[in-house]
Amino acid sequence: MTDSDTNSTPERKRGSGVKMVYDLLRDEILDLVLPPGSPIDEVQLAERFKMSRTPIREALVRLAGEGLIDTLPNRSTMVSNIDFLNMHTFFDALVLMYRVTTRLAAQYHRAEDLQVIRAHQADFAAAVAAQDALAMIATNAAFHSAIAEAGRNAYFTGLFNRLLDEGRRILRLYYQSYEDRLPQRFVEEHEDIIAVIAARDSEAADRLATIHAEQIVQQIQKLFARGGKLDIAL
Amino acid sequence: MTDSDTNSTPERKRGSGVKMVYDLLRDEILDLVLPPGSPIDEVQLAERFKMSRTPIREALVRLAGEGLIDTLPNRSTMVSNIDFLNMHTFFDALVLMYRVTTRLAAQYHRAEDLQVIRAHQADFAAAVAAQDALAMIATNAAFHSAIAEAGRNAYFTGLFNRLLDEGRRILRLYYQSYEDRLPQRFVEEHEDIIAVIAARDSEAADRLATIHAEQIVQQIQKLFARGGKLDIAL
DNA sequence: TGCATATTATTTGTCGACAAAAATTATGCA
DNA sequence: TGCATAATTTTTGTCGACAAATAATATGCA
Repeated sequence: MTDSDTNSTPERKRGSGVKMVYDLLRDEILDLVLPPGSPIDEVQLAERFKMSRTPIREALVRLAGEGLIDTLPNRSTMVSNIDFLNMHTFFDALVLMYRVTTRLAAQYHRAEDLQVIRAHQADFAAAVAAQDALAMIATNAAFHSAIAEAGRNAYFTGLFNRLLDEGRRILRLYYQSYEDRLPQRFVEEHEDIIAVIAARDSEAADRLATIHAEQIVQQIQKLFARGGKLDIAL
Repeated sequence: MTDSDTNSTPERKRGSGVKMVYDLLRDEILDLVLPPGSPIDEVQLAERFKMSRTPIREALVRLAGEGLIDTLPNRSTMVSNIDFLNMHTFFDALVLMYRVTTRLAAQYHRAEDLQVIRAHQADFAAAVAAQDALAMIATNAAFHSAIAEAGRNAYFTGLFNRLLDEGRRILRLYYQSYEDRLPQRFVEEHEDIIAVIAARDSEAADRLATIHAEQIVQQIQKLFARGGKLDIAL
């Protein structure tokens, strides 16, 4: 607390403040360090990062644009809630994006994409071997995000990444420090998915992605004990 | 230029400035009043709306979040370009969202949704009858957006509305004041789509939406004279 | 005491100003 | 003249301060 010297200490590049605050708040929200409903105090953040409220507010506007925080006009702003009532809409969107992005990856991927995908798969396998649930969530998301990138459709990757973020938040609710046996099966399924992508087999990619996605959904739904799966038999 | 009186003239509610600027800029971008590549000058906007740069910048941050403008750090900001090279990714996403939202509308719509949908269809029919191409684009988008809302999946409606916005921008390039005969067919197809939604026939909804969407895509693609339709035979 | 109103305090939205970064123009030297 | 460097202008990012809006607290009256 002893602010010893009075010289101006910028110590920070010009446009980097907003990105720093945005990235950190985003991580804290997705990791549930800031659980849903947590109040966001501009002044507090400003003195925490030793900058004025202006860049803080810009970061908050961005987060609000992605739906990660809710802003009441002239009132408080807080971390957005997870909508458990409409969870099925999340699952529907997630399954469909799993399918579409994997299918497109099989169609449009390049050689270098496969290397990236395999690297993420190695990370995921390592996380499973280490029984590190938090790392599993992160590396699994990175794996599927890389597949989506290989599909080269910015509209789908955009939605998919948002869904994976939201899924990260949901999964954190349950796998705080939890060991599980199921993931070994996921590792094998990932290998199969890589194989059909490499073989450019769109139909098989769609099929495997569907099974894979619905398994994940079912695993989460077991936690919620909710029925009513929506059958988008496309 | 003669700043006659010095009394403070707020004349405007506290949080309304950003929304006003955001809405107006958004419309001007989508209507191509501000064509792709147009420079956005904060100071100019500030004096145009008689407010400081702060609310202007907040509106710009939001628009950048939606990809409608591109911001170079410490450099200029301009209206984002339309990516003609990857136009097929737009079509893929558009067709899929047409299908999914129409299917979900058949499944989850309520009685009051149909009234809204039919009202938009009436507007569309009126625009076609009046040969008003610009109104056709707007009312057609509103019609399908209403269907998406009836499907009650915020993730899909979010992406779909963004796609419809982008489509509005693309179509404006060609239908500046253009008369066309095709739309009459669209009116009939819309009626058919309403019927199968009302009948809660998901499969038929999917089928009609696919045909409808691919027709629109083909019509646009004729203008581009590009081949290579991606077959997402789901 | 209980409730309505008034006062104070906190927080948000906006402003004008300044400084850093880049673009533009001017200057010097070969 | 041609080009590199320096000075100037323009534009953006950040800051501290103020005012509106709301929340919290205090006061008055039955």
